[in-house]
Amino acid sequence: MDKKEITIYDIAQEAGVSPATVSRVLTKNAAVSPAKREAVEGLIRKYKFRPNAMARSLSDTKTKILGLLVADIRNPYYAALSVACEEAANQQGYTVMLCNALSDNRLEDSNLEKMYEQRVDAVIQIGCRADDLVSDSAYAAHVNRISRTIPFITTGKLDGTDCYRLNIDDVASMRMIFEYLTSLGHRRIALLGGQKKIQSTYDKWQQYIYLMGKYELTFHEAYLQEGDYSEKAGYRCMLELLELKKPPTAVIAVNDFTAVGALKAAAEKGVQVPRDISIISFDNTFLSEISTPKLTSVDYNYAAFGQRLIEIAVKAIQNQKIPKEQLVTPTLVIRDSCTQAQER
Amino acid sequence: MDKKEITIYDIAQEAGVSPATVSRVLTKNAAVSPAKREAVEGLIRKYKFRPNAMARSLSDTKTKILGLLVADIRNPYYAALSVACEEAANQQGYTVMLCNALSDNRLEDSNLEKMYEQRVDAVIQIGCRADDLVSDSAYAAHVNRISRTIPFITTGKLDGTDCYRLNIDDVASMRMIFEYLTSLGHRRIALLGGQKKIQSTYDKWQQYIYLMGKYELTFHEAYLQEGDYSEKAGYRCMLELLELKKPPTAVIAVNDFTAVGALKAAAEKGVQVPRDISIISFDNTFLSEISTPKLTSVDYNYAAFGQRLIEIAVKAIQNQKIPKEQLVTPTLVIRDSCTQAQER
DNA sequence: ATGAAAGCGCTAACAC
DNA sequence: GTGTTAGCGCTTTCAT
Repeated sequence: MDKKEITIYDIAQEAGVSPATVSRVLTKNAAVSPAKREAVEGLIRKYKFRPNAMARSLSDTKTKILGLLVADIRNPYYAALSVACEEAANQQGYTVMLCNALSDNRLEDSNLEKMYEQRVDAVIQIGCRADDLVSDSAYAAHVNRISRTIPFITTGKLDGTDCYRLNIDDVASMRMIFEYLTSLGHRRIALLGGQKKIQSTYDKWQQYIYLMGKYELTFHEAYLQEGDYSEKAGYRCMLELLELKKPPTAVIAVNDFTAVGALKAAAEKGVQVPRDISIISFDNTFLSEISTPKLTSVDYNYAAFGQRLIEIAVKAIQNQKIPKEQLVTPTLVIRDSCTQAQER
Repeated sequence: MDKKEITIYDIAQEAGVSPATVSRVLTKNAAVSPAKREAVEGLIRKYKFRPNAMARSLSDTKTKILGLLVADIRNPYYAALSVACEEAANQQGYTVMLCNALSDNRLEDSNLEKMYEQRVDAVIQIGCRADDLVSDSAYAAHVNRISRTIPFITTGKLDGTDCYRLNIDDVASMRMIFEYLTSLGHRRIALLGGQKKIQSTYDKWQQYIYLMGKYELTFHEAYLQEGDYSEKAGYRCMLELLELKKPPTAVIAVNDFTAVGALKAAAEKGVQVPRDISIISFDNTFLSEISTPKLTSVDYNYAAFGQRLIEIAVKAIQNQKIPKEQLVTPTLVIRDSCTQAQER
């Protein structure tokens, strides 16, 4: 717990070279004669020397750290995407600094400050206030202040700001779902959970209504059950749906949590899924896989999603020209929660 | 995306004071006359100046960063504990640097290196190789090399190393479970999932066997179903148990995932939980809350657990004297998955 | 209370 | 190729 840190000066001295030479073998940015290189490398191994990242960053003004601000890592969706980002970042030689917003605006702000103090090379924001349909202007200002200095990437909306956006194509998801459900003969389709004030949910609602029309299905106000994103909300909304005189034959849950809640409500009411009612969800987290029955769910290919996020960040850091807005195309993973519509 | 960074020199100049004075108002480590302090603070606000954390760390050799190495943040147990740590760390003025080991030893090692390069003030390790019953000696050496310089805290075993341990009291958990189950009249109790090579599981097994004796229950080899920690394993092991001529009336699942798998197996076999068989689990993650039925589970009070971890780290950093080994006492959260044993 | 100056450990011109 | 030197932005003696 003491033992002073070894530096490039120590290495240089013992190797009989200058600190610059040691630095050169460390960064590989310049040629060094094989003899000296080996001498230095030997000592590095001998002392298990690791350069001080602080000093390095201070000197070259690049930290090789990417700030990752997520809503709540305890949510499997964010966890999946975060890990994907961490892996992709590692591959590109970057480290991730992960912070949770936890629905606390002050925390979110202070974490943003922290990232800035840490001089991260870019910040990637997933979830949090960036998802709001109407962006808080004070927040937008905060983001803009940061995005003037470093690239800012979001999976949300954040309008009024100058940042890169990589959004899930919710419209395409909904289209896919309708194609699938109608192909199974469903005509009474409900949409469960989510809040209109969240951009992605808003888009889903719009598209849901549009598609109901397009497929000539009769739109029922009661089939649109607003809730939040929790299992509890899914449970509650599903009960409402089941109590309707004409309950839907298929329900689209806004995420896996609400789908699990819906499953619980159905089980309690003696309604079998998928025999009596089909359920389909968004996100395809591990919950889809472990629920009973397993959920048919919209997947975003987290590995690729994370990679693209990191790729945008890295290119932006390098000042490469990249589009400000991009989409990730979802995919439908078919499991056991949907089946042919039954006449009832 | 350009705009040069503002520094304490800029602030000092405009305020007509020396950089040292600006530093003093920043750190609050020394007295500054009210007039100058206000002038400086005004400019800090005006420019929204944030000191460069790299420079600061370089200078005072404290980064105020805690390295958090976890097995896999996608696992709700680790997610819960990590968030608790992050919150506690924030409260103490520390930032957390979170890395996943992902069951990849090379990744784990390189993440440890990364933390060292980043000169974190301490590393806290949760899960990963630290959990192994018999610690890998090369790994122990690696840890020791680090723990000579900075405090190392683990929730695992890691013997042969000099680090602080905060372990869950698995023996107490098991005792609690037995008290509860036997009070419900259960005498045929199985233990499902987990691998003996993992310390905490090994301890659970030992205690299980001991308690079977103590309560004068007949120990059945087949009631000890080794598996891993996945839902799949829980499912498979539960099927085995249900096929026994004398199946258990209660099963203790090693964690929530295996319990969920067991639930699924039971449902499939038409065995009702808890009417026909009781299930109890460890970890009390959100899965216990959303499963059907809700699981009775052993809880660790994540908030307090995380706080203690951080507290140990912080005290160790300050060279305060603290015990090398401590325990966290679990608690039983009773929900709907256990009931009175039925004669069958 | 305040300023000057040294130094934290490294990188990157700049000479040779 | 290699060494010398000047920072990177901050904190902290040490004087005053």
